[in-house]
Amino acid sequence: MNVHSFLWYLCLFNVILVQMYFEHFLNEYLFIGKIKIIANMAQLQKSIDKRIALLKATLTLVNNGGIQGASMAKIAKIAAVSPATIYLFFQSKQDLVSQLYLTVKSSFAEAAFSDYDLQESVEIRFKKIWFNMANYKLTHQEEASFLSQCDNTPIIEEKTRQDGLQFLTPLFDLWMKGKEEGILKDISPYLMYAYSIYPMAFLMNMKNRGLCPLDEKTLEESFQATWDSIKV
Amino acid sequence: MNVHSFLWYLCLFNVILVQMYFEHFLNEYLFIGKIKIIANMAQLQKSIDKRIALLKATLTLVNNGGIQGASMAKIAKIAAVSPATIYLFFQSKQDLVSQLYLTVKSSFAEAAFSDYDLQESVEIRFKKIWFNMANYKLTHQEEASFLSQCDNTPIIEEKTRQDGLQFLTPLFDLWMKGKEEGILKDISPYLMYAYSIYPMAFLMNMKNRGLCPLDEKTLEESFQATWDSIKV
DNA sequence: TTATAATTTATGAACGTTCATTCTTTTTTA
DNA sequence: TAAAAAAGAATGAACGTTCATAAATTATAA
Repeated sequence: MNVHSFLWYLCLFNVILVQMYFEHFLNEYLFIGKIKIIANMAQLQKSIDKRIALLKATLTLVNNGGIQGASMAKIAKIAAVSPATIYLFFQSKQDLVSQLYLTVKSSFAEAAFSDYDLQESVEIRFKKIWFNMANYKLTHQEEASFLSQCDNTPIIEEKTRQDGLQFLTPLFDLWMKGKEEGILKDISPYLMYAYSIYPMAFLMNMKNRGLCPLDEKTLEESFQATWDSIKV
Repeated sequence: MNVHSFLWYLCLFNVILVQMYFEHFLNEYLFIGKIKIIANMAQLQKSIDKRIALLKATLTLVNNGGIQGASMAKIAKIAAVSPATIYLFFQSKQDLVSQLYLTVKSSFAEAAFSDYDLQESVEIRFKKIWFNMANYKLTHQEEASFLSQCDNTPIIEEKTRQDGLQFLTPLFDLWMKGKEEGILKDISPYLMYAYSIYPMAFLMNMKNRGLCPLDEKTLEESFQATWDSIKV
């Protein structure tokens, strides 16, 4: 279960909580049950907070010294818990990193497909997705760098990687539609990805090393190169 | 001093060696000196062999379990020397990896610019380089994977990375010429690299995972995408 | 040429850390 | 008071690196 699902459940619980708070003036008996619920809620919230803090700590540390640089001890310290506590939330370090991977990938995909209008043309829609992705990577540098590190580490299992790819389904669908319409080249999705999405990672890398600025002009040039490489 | 320089010196020494071998019938006194030289030569050769064995062992191990998976103990075992012996050739693990990086990058560049005809047009020359690189990565899978791992690890210092880039100078020169002639887009070399060279790494990655075959047709499509993205 | 001393080269064991993970105890909650 | 949650200390393994010593080579002496 990912962070977003958790937050959703939390919202629902909060609504119930408020309802029960007002009920409390009416029914003394129920009050006792409510107190328990409120306490449970606080517990649940604390659990959620801890889990998120652990994920966030891992993200930060991976960014600063790679995945092997993010030791369980350091993660625990930053999240202000004991190392042993991590194992109440995650089975192992691999599990922790995998869950973080899926969480971040999901939030990346969510950003990529926001304001996504199915009525628009393939080109417009693709451009929207592309710039959404670019903006996400620019504004969420830690997440972006983490994701590109995950592409090259054996700690992420093939299965997990496949699960992560699922989030990008709308993009693959769009590519198929583009091909059918004769707008996009009839080449494999791997080639499409290699030339339209993957280069971003390189440019972000260079930008983070201070070697290549990524201003608006460069971004436009980059999109142009992307489009030229995949359009018919 | 890299492996190639070493081999060059070795060749020169061998020539001297043969010359002296024939001299030995003529001059008894010199013979003693020659024996020494021959012994020294054998020593030198053994040193060179060990160094190469260590580099090769590192390459193999990095390929199998990442850079952190290539422990000094394992490297020593595969190269059939003591862990302590590694430190007679390399200052540290970082030094070992850096030297391997430069060695491999150099051999990659050598392959990239072989059969490189300065008389040809920019497009022909670029195509030559591109396919040279692709073939190198296909036939030297371990080296290619190692190089792409080096792009993302903090163990390689910025200085070393810059040194590695020097090997690709002819390509950057070609891009400049292409721009002057109005054949290539007037965009930064980083963009050029991101769209013409970097995608190869992704495709090799997918190929090695058995996800995307890289037959001749796919290669041609890939080059077409490359060229479309950078040509005016 | 041979015996021995000096020097270089290579080694295996050991060092001090750090790692992911677990175990026992303490604290918090119900 | 019982149960659950969290903590800190401890574990064994693995890491990069070093060190005292052993082996191999070279220099020197007779």
